[in-house]
Amino acid sequence: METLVNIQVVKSRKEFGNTVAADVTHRLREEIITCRLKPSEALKFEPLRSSFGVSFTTLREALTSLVADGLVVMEGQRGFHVAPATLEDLIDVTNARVLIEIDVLRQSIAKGGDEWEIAVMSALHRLGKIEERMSGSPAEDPSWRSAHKEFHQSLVGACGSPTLLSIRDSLYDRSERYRSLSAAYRPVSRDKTGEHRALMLAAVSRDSDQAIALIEKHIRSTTDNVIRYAKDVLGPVK
Amino acid sequence: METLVNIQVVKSRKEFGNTVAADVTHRLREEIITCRLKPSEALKFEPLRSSFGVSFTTLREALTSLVADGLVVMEGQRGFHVAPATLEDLIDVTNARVLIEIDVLRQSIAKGGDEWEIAVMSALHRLGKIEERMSGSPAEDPSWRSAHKEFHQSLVGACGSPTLLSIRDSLYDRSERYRSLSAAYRPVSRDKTGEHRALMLAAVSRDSDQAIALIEKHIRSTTDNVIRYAKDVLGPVK
DNA sequence: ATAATTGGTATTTTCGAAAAATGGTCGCGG
DNA sequence: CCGCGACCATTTTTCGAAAATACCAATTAT
Repeated sequence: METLVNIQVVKSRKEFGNTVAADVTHRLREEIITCRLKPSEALKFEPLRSSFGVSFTTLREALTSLVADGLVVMEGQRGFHVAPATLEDLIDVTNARVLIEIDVLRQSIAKGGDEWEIAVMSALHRLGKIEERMSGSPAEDPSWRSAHKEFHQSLVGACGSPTLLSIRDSLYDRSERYRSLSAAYRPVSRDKTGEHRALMLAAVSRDSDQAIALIEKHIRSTTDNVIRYAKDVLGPVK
Repeated sequence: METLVNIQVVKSRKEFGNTVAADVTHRLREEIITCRLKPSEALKFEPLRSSFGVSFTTLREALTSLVADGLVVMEGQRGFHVAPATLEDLIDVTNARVLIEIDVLRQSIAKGGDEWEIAVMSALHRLGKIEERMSGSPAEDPSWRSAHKEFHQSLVGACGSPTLLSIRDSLYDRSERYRSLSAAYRPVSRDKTGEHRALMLAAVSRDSDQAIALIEKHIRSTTDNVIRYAKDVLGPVK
């Protein structure tokens, strides 16, 4: 009595109940994090508008959110730019990340239950699977990046602080952009797999001190690596 | 030869080079922090639009920034609401604030130079002046609030981390809203003046440990006070 | 009586054009 | 030759109308 060819497919990207502004925000964020939109690049309206297929206003709303995220800067009435990538900013973000991450990790280990342990182990497992069937450099592969992000998220997911978690997310994205920046110049990644396994083990065995030491080392060594290989593309504060 | 009645006054609120969206953002933030826009209240477009004298789009841009600040929440296509004020959120924000504030204060004390010491002392002095010529409850007076904010900002101003400072600012505002919430019910404030003086002294004498202990106590006791007097107006997470 | 459907109204969301502002260029005067 | 100022083109910012969506109430079917 009705159309069988069903509905389900119509809204391809605009998930139910979400605005297109929010969607554009996500897509723009991805472009910036992966450095397809380069640091300090001017974000002109007309090109972006037509490339995303939205209006000025909607685009502007998306850009405004990203300003708050620290991925975009707005200057007076002279438009928007991708946030500059500078050595000082990378160091600043890294230090902030270490501070927050240590706190949420400690709390997550203290408060996490069985489901949390399982989530951490599953996330690591998924990450491992992806790494197995992958040859090239991982930082550029979207599914690796997604699994990597989710592993780290799972570690701190039980901390119980929505505020700190949202700050953590934002800082993670800002770091990720620097990783992308160095990806082109960097040789295939060193042994992160072992570090992830060690982190998981420390976490599920509730060894806070060990986990904290590992996460700090993990974060800082990543930054050191980025600095080593991307030093010359890190511009001055522009 | 020209009009003498001068120019200077024309753009009363839109400071040179700023957009009206940014201006509306600030004004809305103020309305929310002072609870003239109440927690969980629906932010309807038409009333706000006409009251601020701007268009839908501009208003929307302002609301979007405030979402990132945690003062406004957006739900699907059902518009914007002032962020609910809940006990859990207040506790969460307080803990996050303590974590960040301790770190930036420690660094500020370590790195601050002569100008920093002077800035801290001046800020305290200005705050004192305002408190002198003031009888009633301070939390409602805009100039006290501004001077108080600037004193605390001056303390951490030399920390050298723009990232942490901007997070700190946002958390400060979120706390401030809870203070406003309790202001109506709370008796005239207890002795903050002494606490501020002690903080200043610990800071300029470079006694990190003491300063940190004081700031944590300062923040937590403020929160305890808010909870005591505003417990019944703190809604469930809606 | 309750649940589901339909239609109408209120609100939000998106659009593209009008207005404001910026940056650069060309001509004029020192 | 160089600096200054006014015009023009480009780009951003703002607006109000149009489209999409949710909300509410009444009506019908189970």
